[in-house]
Amino acid sequence: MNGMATIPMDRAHKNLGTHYLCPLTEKRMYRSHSCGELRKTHIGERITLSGWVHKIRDKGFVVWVDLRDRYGITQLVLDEERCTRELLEKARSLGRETVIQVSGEVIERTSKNPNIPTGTIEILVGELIILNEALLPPFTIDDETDGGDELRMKFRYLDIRRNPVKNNLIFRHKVAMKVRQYLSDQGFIEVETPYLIKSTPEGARDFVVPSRMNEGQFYALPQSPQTFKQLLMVGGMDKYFQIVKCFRDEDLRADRQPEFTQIDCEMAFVEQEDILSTFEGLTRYLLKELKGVEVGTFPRITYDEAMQRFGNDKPDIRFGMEFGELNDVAQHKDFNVFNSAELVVGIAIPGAGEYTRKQLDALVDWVKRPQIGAKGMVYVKCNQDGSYKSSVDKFYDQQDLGKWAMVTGAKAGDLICVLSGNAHGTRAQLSALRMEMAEKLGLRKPNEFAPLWVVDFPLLELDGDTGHYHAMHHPFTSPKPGHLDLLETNPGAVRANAYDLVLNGHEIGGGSIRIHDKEIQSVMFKHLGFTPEAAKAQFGFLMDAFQYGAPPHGGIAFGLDRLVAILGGQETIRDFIAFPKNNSGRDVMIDAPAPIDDEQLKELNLKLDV
RNA sequence: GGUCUGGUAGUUCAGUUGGUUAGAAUACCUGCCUGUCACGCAGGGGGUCGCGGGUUCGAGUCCCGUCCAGACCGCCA
Repeated sequence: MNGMATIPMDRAHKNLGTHYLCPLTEKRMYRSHSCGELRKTHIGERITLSGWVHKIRDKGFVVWVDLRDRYGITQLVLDEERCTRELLEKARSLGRETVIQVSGEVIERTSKNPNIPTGTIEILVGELIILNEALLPPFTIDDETDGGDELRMKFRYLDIRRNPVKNNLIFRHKVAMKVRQYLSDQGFIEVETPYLIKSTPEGARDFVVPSRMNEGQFYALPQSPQTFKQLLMVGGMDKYFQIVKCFRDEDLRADRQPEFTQIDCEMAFVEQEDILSTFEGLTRYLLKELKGVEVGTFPRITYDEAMQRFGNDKPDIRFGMEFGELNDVAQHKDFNVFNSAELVVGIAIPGAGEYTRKQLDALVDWVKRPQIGAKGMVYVKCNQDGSYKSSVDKFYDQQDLGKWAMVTGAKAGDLICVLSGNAHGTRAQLSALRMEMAEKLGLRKPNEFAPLWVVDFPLLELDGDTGHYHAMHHPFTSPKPGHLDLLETNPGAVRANAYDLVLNGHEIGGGSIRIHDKEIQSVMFKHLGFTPEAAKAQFGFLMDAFQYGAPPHGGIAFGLDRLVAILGGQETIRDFIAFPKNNSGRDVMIDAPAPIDDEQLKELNLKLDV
């Protein structure tokens, strides 16, 4: 339903010149129905509609106007026989996107249009009021618009009139409603946390906001409400959630915006298992309610396993092409490239065994692009007769290649692609190839959903530039039981009570069981390179709070924009955000960011050095 | 910070080894049209080829710089 009260028109229409008054309130009434709701059953009724002129078809003796609002399109009809000359001329001269109000009678169409819900009726117009003229829009307001992305963003308010964007925003609303409903039913309380907080050096760059009242000092916008939700746990708020904006001053991508929305959740007196089952329940509920898809228990794999099988900590498991490690079956011959490599690993690409030399060369070039960075690629064609033809036949015989096929699971007609080098980089390269080929082969079906949990993430990550460890998730993540001692001896091997929820190759949620012990938190800060003084300055409030009875707790945060986009079957989140930023973080519609005037700078005690 | 792709009519695009007056579709305007719904038909207007410089007899086309947009790498605890 459209949420508007429907008023019987015989009572509703009290024509006072060019205005209609509602019989109940005596106030002006713009419309009795929406443009999407009139059907055969309404034939004979006098109604009033308001909306935008979508299109005019002027046939001379008769003029049709498609009137559009958010609910649909209704055809208006005016002709020489049934309308005055003035009215017909007025309709004829309407420009696209003019806002009008019409009243008239619902009549049955002589020729019906089965393509739209209102296609059996039309409105014989008795009166037409122009509510507001409109400039000619720079692109057509159609599902398949002629407007490019840049124009659409500049005139986003027009873009939102189009069905694809409008429906995405409505879908987003539904997802948010279902999330609130589910979590509220489970006893979660939505609590708002502040946007003006304190900058922290860890993690992403902060957006900072100068404080006028506190000279020389700055707020930061939250990268996430992390510390506040933990304080809510200390505050006894047991089960918390919030659909909340977060801010990160980092470069953008198709699925990354500087301001984005999280479904932020935290629970007290829980272990990892409780969190996983609660939010697996939420995800399953969303898939069922919004997509009509039933998914079973989510698979769980460890981070190490994900890296080994897919070369990626957010694997798309809608298709196979799992990694086969070939060190044992490829490092016994004179092929030095493989012999000197830390890892030799391959995948079997289904049906690509028929590739021509040209296609194969293109594939090799693709992995050698700077963005992928492979030095080269070895391939093996698995012929239908069971024989193999490879780019390294000089070094390997049919028996060797047969073993490769076994390890990678290649069948006749497949193409085995093999990369080698250091383990980490090679896995990343092969993972990129796996995703590219799946995309090309149409294996990433937008209406298929394959969620999984990736668990046991490393606690720390080595920074290649500085040689220092930093928290992979965040500094409040607890190490796995028994792993605390490893912090001293082998920090890279420490695993955390941290988990990601992955859907179709995208991380849609991530969280951890937190540290609730002040001492352990101190140890963590020490290993992350904080002096006790720095830790106190940055997170003293949290450490202090932990001394007043912090319950064991943990949580998770979902990326709402991404979740909505993936459920909607798309990879780019921009069209699920009403007013997104462009590639360079600009809002091209309002033209932000922008300079501020000297007066404002002075008030903030800021001087620009440019 | 880097790699790649693009910028030509209101819009989406084409434009050959550098060569006459830069085209198409769509949108827009005018007229015609007895049931359209991607209406149809006829006619018309509409261009700083992103910007600056260079090469050349001659540049939308080649070169250099720059701005803008998009995808990706780095980055995103």
